[in-house]
Amino acid sequence: MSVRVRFAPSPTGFLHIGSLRTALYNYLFARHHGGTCILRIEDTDRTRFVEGAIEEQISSLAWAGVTFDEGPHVGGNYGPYTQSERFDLYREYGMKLVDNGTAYYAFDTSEELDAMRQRQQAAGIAPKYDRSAMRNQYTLGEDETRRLLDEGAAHVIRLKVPLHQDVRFSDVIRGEVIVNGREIDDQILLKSDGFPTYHLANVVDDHLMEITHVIRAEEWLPSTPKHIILYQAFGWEPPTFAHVPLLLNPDRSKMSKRHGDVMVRDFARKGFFPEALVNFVALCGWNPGSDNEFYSMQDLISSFTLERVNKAGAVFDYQKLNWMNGEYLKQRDAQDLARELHPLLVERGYPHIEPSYVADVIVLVRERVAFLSDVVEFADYLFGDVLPPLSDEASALLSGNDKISVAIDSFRKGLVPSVLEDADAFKGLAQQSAEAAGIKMGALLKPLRLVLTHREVGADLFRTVQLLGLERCLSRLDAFLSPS
RNA sequence: GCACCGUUCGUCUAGGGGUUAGGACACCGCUCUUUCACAGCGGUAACACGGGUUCAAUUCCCGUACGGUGUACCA
Repeated sequence: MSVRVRFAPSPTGFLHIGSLRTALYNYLFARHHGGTCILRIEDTDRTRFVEGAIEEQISSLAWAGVTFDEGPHVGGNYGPYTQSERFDLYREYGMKLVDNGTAYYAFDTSEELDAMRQRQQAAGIAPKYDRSAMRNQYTLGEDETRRLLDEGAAHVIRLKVPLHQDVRFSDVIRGEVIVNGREIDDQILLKSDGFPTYHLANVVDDHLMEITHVIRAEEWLPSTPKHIILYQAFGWEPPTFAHVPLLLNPDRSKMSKRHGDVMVRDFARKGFFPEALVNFVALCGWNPGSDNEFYSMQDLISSFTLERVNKAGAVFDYQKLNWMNGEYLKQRDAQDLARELHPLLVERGYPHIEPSYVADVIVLVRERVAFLSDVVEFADYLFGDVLPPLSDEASALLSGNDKISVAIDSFRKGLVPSVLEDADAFKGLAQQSAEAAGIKMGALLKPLRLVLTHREVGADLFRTVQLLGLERCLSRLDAFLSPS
């Protein structure tokens, strides 16, 4: 039987980085096995629906390289893939359970339920629907239930959990899990508004869509026994479960904002390469057992297995992600990067942005930064002609010693095209100019860098001068030597 | 509270009955260097605790501690 997996987000907001990883694992598993990866939208909670969320999540996923074979945006033979469009189906299946005695009607108001929980809490027992004391099909009797239903009384349908039976299932990542039936709540399956809860919709859809492996976050582990009971109630074979560990904040709680970005689009906006983010996130909780840290999507697909997913949650290390992004910045093709950077340079209004020139600049400075956009900040003096004002310390350094002006003047006079051709010639000129002014070469280079770039740190000075070209160098030197 | 899940350097992890417990990020030092960085070299740093089983346990088992998740007419 061929593998079919699904990623099933709720359209309640932007795509979370943890969701990206869950989606990625589903995707990798499907591709690894030549199976099918499905996107299903779980929008059964109308109150939390956010306009545009579905589109945003799909595009974030696509940005990261996670695509689907079936889904609301691409179609497929198991649709519709949006639960709100499958409304009637859930009621139909819910009623089958009522008919076969594995689910029942309940009429309690939320106030009554709150009161029940308060009583239980006060008595020190676990909050759980009290089937024998609340207002439901069993306590009210068939006639009264019928009457209330005919009257149109608000009601829900609850799962009748077998009380004296252990529920067990085998999780690919966690092994055998056994839960006593008396611990499991009589979960609501159909809400009073007629919509299904996650539990019902999820099980029905996974079955109808012939999902073979449910790969989802660990937070679902505690409710999996309910799902197992549902499969049993329907007489269906449950899929294989794999609960992946959570992504964590530095304090080890479930990853959330407050500690940093958590939305995929935030990472995209910050300038992370999708390849770097995917690489990094894949390795949070999974490892193929090698020391290699770098994996393309293809590499991940060929080496991914659920068995090698870790059990423990992983703290999300932003610092290491930055490092990884920098590594991708160094490896990427400079021409491509120049193309990617182009819009930003245009936006800034820089004059020197000819693609092959930009590529040269990128090659020169990318060792020193982690983001492509940092190149703009780091090398603004290579793209623009208007330099930011010198710092006070820099001005003091340049004006504090006449010898520096003498040396720079000497350097300017010696700056001819051939010097730009040859690193040794450049060095020789600097040496000569320094000696002429009676200072060491090292004492000249820093002022020279300041005059040419208005920066104290930067890339190799010869290469910088070379990229600047004779004309720009001369005009910057002149601006220093004879300020207008 | 109850249920479930988890626990190897600060972090991500490899490993697995007998190892100098390996790698990466971060951090520190050295080298290179006109600066910063890169690179290279080196360093600090971990098997939560207690019992078993065993000739031998970080590795298997059981407890404990700690942490996380869940406990909704949310997913």
